[in-house]
Amino acid sequence: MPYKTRQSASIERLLSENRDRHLTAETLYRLLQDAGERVGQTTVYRHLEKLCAEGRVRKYTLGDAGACYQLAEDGGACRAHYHLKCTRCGKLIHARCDFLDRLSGHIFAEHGFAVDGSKTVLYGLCKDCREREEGDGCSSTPTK
Amino acid sequence: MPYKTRQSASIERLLSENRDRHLTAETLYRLLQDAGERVGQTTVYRHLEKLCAEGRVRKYTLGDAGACYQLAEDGGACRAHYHLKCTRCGKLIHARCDFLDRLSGHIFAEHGFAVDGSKTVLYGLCKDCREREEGDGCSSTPTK
DNA sequence: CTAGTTGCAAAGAGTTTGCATGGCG
DNA sequence: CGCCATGCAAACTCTTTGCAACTAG
Repeated sequence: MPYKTRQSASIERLLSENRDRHLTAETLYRLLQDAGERVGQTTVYRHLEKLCAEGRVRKYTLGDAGACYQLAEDGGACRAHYHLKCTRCGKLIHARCDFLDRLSGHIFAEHGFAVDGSKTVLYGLCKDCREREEGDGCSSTPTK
Repeated sequence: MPYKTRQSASIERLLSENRDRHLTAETLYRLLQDAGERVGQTTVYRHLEKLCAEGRVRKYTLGDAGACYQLAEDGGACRAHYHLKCTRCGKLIHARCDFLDRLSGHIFAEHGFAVDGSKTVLYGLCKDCREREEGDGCSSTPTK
């Protein structure tokens, strides 16, 4: 039976306060330090691992840096939308709209493939970076 | 101006011979050794990195183990559709249809984000693997 | 008191870098 | 011959593990 400790409470509190963000293990660790909570990073990793196993936290392993974690909404809020990650500035956008809502259903129905929104990230350039990229002669400029 | 070396030729040859598979850096390294090609793993990493930057190779960083690499189909062909990668069996599906065609345009128009189809992969379970997964009580079953 | 929890330090895995040597052009 | 490429080993980053001290129940 798991014990209720100061550390686990701190970690869950911070995860809860940042349920709208993706946190790396290190970021979470630093937030704890900044908040004056003394929690070792080993403990952070161990709790994240456990919470993932329980399904209460989702783990994103996108890109080259470390994995990101985020509290899983009960209703699967982050499953209901897509993540757009800018390959230039690293910004992560949570995109949500009807069109995207239907995307999973479409792929499932037409292609027999069950997209896992929690693992999927659409890469590209965000508006700001795209404007900066313009005129560099690179072929990545959309034809449209 | 890049030189043409025995090593780069070996690496590109193996990537080409395995264009239907996704290879980790280590697997590629071992394949080279097994083929009697003397190529250091540093060189493997450096070439993969360069090829990725050139867009000739696609890098998949899914999950906890090492990244996987795969030769990108020539030029714009793979930009015109989406890639569905099964997280279970590793199969890569090239999905193409009207709905997906409109996806990029939609995201561009509505979200100001220019998706790069050559870098984007939708992760999930293919039909075969999904049937195998069923009944494991996992919450990953799509609501729909 | 007992068993789960913590955290430092060390180990590990995957990847990158420093630097002297090698080889293409 | 000049410059890029190579490869060994060491450095690095992120994460996990060993183990003794700690603490909730």
